[in-house]
Amino acid sequence: MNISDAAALCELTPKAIRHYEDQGLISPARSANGYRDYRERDLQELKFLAHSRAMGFSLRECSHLLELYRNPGRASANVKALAEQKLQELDLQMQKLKDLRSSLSSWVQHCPGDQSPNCPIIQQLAQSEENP
Amino acid sequence: MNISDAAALCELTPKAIRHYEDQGLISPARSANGYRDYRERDLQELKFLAHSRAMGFSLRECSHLLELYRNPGRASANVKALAEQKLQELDLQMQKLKDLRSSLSSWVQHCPGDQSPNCPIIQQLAQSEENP
DNA sequence: CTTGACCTTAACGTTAGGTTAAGGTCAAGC
DNA sequence: GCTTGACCTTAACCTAACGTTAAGGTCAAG
Repeated sequence: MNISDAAALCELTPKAIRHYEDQGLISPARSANGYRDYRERDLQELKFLAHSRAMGFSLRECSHLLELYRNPGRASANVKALAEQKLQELDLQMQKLKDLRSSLSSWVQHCPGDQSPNCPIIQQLAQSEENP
Repeated sequence: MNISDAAALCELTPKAIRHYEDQGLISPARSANGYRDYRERDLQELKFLAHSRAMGFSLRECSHLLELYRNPGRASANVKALAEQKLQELDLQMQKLKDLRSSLSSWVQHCPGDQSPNCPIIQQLAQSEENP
């Protein structure tokens, strides 16, 4: 199977697939004409990668996950460790977003949003944070 | 004031400040020796930028905000519009993170985390999403 | 006069691909 | 046989927001 069809099947782009190959994650066979030739196993791995990326794992982490996926002798503990770490990262990111949202939201609520220059948002951003 | 002191005062790095200058956001005076010389007004603007960046605005958005900050004839409506758009982006990001977290968390809970290869996380990532 | 700490610009590295660009391959239609 | 369009190939530059060397000038202290 050529790269475009593989991409469509796995909900990736050809460029993304080539990138994964550049990074050493997958290396499909080549047809006589030099075209990449994706087999069933390649497609499974590409889908695995697509799902892993969609879950927020970095390419490096995906590489690690793929290694575990390929290894029938893997220990689920290793997989779980990666997932738990990602979970913590997600929690951290969410907390930061929450805090930002909270501040920004309150500033927006106090902004008149009219033609006057007086704006609490600008004032807050300009503030020199002189709190002990 | 030289760049390192300005950076320390504004809680930025010298490189970040130079980057903002490269992008046309600020352009401090130069001393006779060619060193950048930050005055009071520059410092205020750098602090404004630092706070804007910390609130999640992109450099392009910060540039826009800085323009409004500098303009005494600004309309708060313009500031509010930018802030509300950012607010929506934050909400979108949070929703995505929530969804990811939710899935991943449930997978983690069902993973034995032992030496056996059997792992629901791997299985989920490998799954071909055959739901109608 | 040296030394260390600072400054300058230039240029490459990072993440995960997207976007041209230049050129080879292949199946279809004439 | 030949053109045409759709596909494939690699190479190389673009994105964001800086961090990190690298090579060299400046300055105050000893």
